[in-house]
Amino acid sequence: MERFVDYVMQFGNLNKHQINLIQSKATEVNLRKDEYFAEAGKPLKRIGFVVEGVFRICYYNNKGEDITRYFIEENHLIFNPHHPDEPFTEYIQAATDCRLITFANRDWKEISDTIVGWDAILQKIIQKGLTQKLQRRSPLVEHDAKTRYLKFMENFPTLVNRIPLSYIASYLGITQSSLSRIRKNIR
Amino acid sequence: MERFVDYVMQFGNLNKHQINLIQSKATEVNLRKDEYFAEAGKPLKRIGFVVEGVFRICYYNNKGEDITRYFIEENHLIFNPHHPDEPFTEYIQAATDCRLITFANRDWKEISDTIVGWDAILQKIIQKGLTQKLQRRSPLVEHDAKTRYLKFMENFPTLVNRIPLSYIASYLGITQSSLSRIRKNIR
DNA sequence: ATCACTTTTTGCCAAATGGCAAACGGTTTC
DNA sequence: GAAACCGTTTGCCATTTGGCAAAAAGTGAT
Repeated sequence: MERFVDYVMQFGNLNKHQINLIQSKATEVNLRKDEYFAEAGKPLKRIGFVVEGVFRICYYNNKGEDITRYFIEENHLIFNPHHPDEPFTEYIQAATDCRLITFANRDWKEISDTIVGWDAILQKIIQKGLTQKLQRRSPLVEHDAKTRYLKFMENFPTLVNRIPLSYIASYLGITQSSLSRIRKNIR
Repeated sequence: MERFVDYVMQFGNLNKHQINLIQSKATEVNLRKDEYFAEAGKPLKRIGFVVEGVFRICYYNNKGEDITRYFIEENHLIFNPHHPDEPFTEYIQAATDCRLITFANRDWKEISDTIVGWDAILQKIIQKGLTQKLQRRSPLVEHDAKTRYLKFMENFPTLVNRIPLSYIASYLGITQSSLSRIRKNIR
């Protein structure tokens, strides 16, 4: 729980009262590998902060292939910026066993309505998240498969041996077998 | 000039006084194809709003290849969010002849200090820009060359016949000759 | 119209990556 | 330990894309 408060306070200050309010609304949730935190077509039920584990955002294309679009690591927030009630178009799946701190949408809104400056904090979080995502994904376009994998290892050093190769491959836009061969050549 | 005011007012309201302030600080700038609006290593001299033309954001990799990272179309703002004085790491080059409305950094800051709500408007603009960029770039990763080009045409329908094929190719992470062959096969 | 210049297309071949299926290796279950 | 299961690696070959250079097409100036 402190982890979440620390996280938020990187982006703005909170006093004791405010921290208490947040704590009073928080619920711990545990998910096993492969369970979904959000499913395409349904609105996000809760806002979640990843304390332990890794999630992936994925979808299915028209060939039925399962494509990973992004990874969400420890100390990151899962939510649908500005559209709390709109359905997701993708799945958010636990790529490992995960522990989260979560908030019901209603409580989250109450926090936002009560804490002055909360929205500004969220703004910063959203913006930082978008920027990071862009910086990680965009360069993949211009590089070949091997370079992509090297970039992945730079960007997500803690993930390499924690999640299935197939997730990484589809994140990088290459096939499993290609990635396997690349891995072999690297070390 | 109205174009810029209209643009801003999509994101928040301005009264007459505020509009006048903005207008009093605006300067029109024209750039010829290939001229730079910003250069790597230098801070952005002015904030610019594209009235006519297309810019591209590009850089040079270690092989000396010129890579296009993004296009900036009409009715978009060119600035360095939150870091007005930091040097750019990339070039912003006119891909066609361009007409801009620009503001000196100092004046831009004055606008921001004077107009209540300006920063919130900027926030929205920044966020929308980031989101759009991400939505356009990210899907390229997972698709083959032909699909990338089709997506490019969806995302930038007005650019296809206005800018050199080589810019589009490097934006898509493929070679000029590949793109040329793809084009041939499409129609 | 001609020339110089730039951009695009094409041809040829090499290299990278994909598709598919089988083999391999590790883990869990009985 | 055997069997079933899952993820990864490998082999084989097809397809896509790249690299390079020449040809063709387009543009602008004289």
